[in-house]
Amino acid sequence: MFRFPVSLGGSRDEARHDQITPLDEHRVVVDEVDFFSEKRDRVSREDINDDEDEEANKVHVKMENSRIEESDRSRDVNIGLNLLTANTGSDESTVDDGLSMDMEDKRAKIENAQLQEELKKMKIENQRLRDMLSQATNNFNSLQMQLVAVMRQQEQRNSSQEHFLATEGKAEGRKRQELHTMVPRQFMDLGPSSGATEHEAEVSSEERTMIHSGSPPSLLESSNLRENGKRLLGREESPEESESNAWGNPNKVPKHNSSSSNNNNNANGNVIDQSAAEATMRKARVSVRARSEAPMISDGCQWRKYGQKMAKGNPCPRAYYRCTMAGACPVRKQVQRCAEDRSILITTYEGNHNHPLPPAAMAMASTTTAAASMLLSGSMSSQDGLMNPTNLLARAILPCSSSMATISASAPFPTITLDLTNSPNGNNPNMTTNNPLMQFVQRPGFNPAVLPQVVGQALYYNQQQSKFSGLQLPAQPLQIPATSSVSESVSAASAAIASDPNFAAALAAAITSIMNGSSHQNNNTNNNNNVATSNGDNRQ
DNA sequence: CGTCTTTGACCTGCGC
DNA sequence: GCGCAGGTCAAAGACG
Repeated sequence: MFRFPVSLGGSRDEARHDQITPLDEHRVVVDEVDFFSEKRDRVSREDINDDEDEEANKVHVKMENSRIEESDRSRDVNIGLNLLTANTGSDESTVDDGLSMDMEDKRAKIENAQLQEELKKMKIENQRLRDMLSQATNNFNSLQMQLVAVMRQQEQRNSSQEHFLATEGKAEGRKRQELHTMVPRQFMDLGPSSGATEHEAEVSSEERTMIHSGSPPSLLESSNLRENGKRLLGREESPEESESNAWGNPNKVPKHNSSSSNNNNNANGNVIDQSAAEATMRKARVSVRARSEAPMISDGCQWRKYGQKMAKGNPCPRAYYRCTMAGACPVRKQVQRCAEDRSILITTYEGNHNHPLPPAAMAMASTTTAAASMLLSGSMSSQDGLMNPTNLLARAILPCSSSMATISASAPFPTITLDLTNSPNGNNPNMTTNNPLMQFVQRPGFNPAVLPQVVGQALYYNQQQSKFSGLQLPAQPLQIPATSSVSESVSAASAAIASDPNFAAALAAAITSIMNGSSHQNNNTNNNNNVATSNGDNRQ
């Protein structure tokens, strides 16, 4: 996919390169050309015939050059001119061989002047961005130092508490001790895709060593421990079990936390708040409501059904699935049809995958992670802060699509519901007229199964931009292989989202892009029947 | 035969 | 303490 235009440009450049190989400087030019052609290819993918974009892109190249070697500005500019002649001059040479050198020189000079002017502008902009970056870096560093200080204080408290517990009784002490180690781990679980993958955030690794105070097992190890503990201990139920299973026994956490808070941390209200917030984090759920006749929406993961229950107030049973892509993946999901409208499928996700994921699953993972992080960032400040206006993501989503993304603080655990169903009954007319996302949802051919990818990307990039939370999101969406057209669509969607401050508008653009991108290839999303066909593991 | 689904039993927490 | 509801386990059966 990528290579086609690159090779096009590359072939031309190589042909020219063969003619001018004696000059060393032109080797630099060739390198730049390779990079340039690839970049330009990306731009041309978005708008092939847009000359302005091409020009802007050329300016970008020169801007980067100027960053690297400001003294060689003139040469960099010449590079751009060479590129111009490389692309267009070849055609001219075949048509107008008799062009005078003066004309070419004049044109080159004009272009040169224009480009230098643009270069100046870009340098100014570059400087401004650098200032902003340095400012953000400073803020980040100061926040990190504060975090480190808080962690140290907490660690000291824990160590002093351990001494106290040693005298009180070992069993009870172990429980409390694990409570203190458990919460941060879950805290991290909601971070970069459980951190066991290679996309672990650099910051979190340092923090984790501090949090676990000692030689903490990797999350993968801990996951294995969980699984082993589960199988070995069975129902004997150790604290490890309650720690490990973020999904199960949801009521344990509040109880433990409340008791531990009351028993141990009364001296410090901050710790109470923190444990409550962290407990909240553990139970953060992302619920996706989508209209689908299929038993499950296709999210790219392999799931194994481990239970089914009749939920109160709903004639439709609730199915419980766990991720089977890795042996100890903690991610689980519930699937249930809406009682009022059985065509609506409610899928609730919890946890983060601790293994590499296929692109489609990455999208969903980023959805749940970003949405959960959105929840958590709001709940960090206070329990009532789920809708805290300081939550940038919430602010980004809710003002324009309050009926689409709702956050429930009244639930036993915070749940963000992404309502991807349009309302044919017109319960809320404003929803469809004012909400760009809903407009796209209503479009014929729209498939809710694609939406998690869109929302995930949108949430992810929105949060990447805002960086409002201390949680580090997984970099998964960035590593989606470029060979998939879905990933292309996602990339385009990402770019659209990243470039648009208005989340809903960006989301709409993203959906457009994905719909366009997937309409020709993504037959597996046709009315969600792909669940049984394209993804053979999603049985039911 | 291995894997997956089904389904009844069991566990846990919460409210009364 | 009891009942209810949510969640999980594990034996049994189905399926390829």
